[in-house]
Amino acid sequence: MTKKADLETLRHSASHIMAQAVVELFPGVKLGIGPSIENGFYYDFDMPEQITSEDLPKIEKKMKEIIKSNAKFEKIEMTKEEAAQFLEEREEKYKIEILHEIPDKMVTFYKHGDFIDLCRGPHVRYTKEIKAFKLLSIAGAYWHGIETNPMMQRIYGTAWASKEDLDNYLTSLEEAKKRDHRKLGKELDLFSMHEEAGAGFVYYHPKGAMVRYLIEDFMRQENLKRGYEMVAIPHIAKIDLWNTSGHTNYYRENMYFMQIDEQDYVVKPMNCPGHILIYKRKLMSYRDLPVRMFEFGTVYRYEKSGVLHGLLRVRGFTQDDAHIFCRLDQLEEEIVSVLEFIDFVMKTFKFEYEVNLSTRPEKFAGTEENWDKATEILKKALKHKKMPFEIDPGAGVFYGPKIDIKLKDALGRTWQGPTVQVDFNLPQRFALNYTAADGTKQTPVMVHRAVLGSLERFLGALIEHYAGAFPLWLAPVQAKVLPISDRHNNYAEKVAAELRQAGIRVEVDQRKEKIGAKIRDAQLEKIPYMLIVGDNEADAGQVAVRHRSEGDLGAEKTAELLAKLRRDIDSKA
RNA sequence: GCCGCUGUAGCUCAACGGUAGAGCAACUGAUUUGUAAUCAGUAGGUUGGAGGUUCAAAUCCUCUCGGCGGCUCCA
Repeated sequence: MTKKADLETLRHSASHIMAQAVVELFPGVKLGIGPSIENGFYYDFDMPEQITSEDLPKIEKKMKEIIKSNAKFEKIEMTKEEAAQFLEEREEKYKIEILHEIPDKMVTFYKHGDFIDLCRGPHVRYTKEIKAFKLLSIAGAYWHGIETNPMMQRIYGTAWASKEDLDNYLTSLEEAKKRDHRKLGKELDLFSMHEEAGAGFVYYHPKGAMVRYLIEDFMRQENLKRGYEMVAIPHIAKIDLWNTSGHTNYYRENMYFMQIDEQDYVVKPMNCPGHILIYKRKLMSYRDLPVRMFEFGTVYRYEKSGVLHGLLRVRGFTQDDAHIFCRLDQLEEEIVSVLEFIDFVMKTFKFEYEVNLSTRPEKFAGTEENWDKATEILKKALKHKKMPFEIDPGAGVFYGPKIDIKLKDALGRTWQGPTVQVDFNLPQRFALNYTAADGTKQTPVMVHRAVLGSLERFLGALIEHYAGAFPLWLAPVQAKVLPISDRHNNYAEKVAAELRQAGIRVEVDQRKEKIGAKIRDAQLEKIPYMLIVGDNEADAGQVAVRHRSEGDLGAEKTAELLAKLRRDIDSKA
């Protein structure tokens, strides 16, 4: 028996029971859809009155009554005509719409107690089998997810096979809440957003900026090691550039426009056209390829106000962006080495990941033939790297297919991360070329790739992944020296200076507080090492080492500690 | 953008038509302290902004700017 399918059945049945409860409590409700989803279920209702979270306990109570009544789930078959008539009588207009979309002649309804709903099933046999559920939230949702359709009221719930599973899930929700990067970002003084400066724009505080700098520095080194060259480009360019690239056609709704000297300019939403101009500065030979350009490129994209979310969805962000210009015969190898790079970086940050291959969308540039060719090469590269992947049909960008990688964090949640995109289109639009061995002009292929994606989003994911307790190499403050009393301040400064000299990021807590308070505050700041110094340490030239998670580690010479820190930092443990 | 909720001191929250309050943080003083909060005092707010209703608005209404949960979209 497959446990997953059982849970889906259970959750779907729970959604039916919720629908019954809602119908009974709120007359005049029209039913939308009520599927099971990851970890739970929802049901969409079109109803005359607005429900609030205060109604949830009432609905839950009604559901419990229904469950207790232990009604049997019965399957009822009807022809489409019978079903249509049945639904017409009940004026279930959304259900009628669904009915019309079903190709089969016969359709099924499921009935329990007085409640009957058009449904494919399957369901549990009796309502009593729903042993552990909880309603979680209410939200608006367009019918069929289309903006011009009516807004339904959606109720989300969760259901599990046992009370224990439910409690575990609720606990993990709590844990996720504690790790929320917006909360930790404030508590750890990493970044902020400002109403007066605009939504979706991030201000990095010294500590947040330090983490970002450390990530950038690491990535800079790794890119250089792999044959990328650094470039830098302006943030605005005349609209002509974006007409040539096609962005004014395909990406218009995400772009910011401005005027300078009566000329139209665009704030860059992508870095590729800039890198292309650099490619075009001189004649390229086949011997020059591949050309790999890398930069931390800041881009600005208009996003609907309702979708902005902490660091994960913003209007201005910086990508660790690179463009590889190569010959077609070099493409697969380049993709393979990018995949290798990605794997290395993800391991460094201790992320697991999943791979998706996104194919041609409806709105696309270039020829179908080129799209197919590119998609094949991506597939081959993935197979070569033995990376399991799933195909996401129609999810490619307008200029080419892409490999998207989803990170899995410490709680098993997924985050959009690295992306690799093949592009036959831009090289043509910009008439890029190189001189082949036979002297003819050939068009290069372009690969867009970002390993971290956006630094903002990646930092958000990292904060939640580590719950704010950055590993030593990324910690904005790696050690804090805590003098027992203020007569130890001098020695504390001496220790700090010695560590700082060796490149350790260290602070001294000279406040007139008891050692317990200093430790508590350092713990809350999630600083990896607390170095306590009093008479004993000052006399012996030592520090009493306390680690944020391992506790008291005893006293040792500053030089010994330093060597240990160095080792951990270098290995990025 | 749309639906719902929400915005009070640096932070976390209270006051729910009748003169805006607490804890923490900050500042001052005392304490000189050994592994997660020493004590006392001081200062701090045109209640996000603009209009309106009312004798009276943090509280009710309208608009606006943010935030939160979704829809949709994406790095």
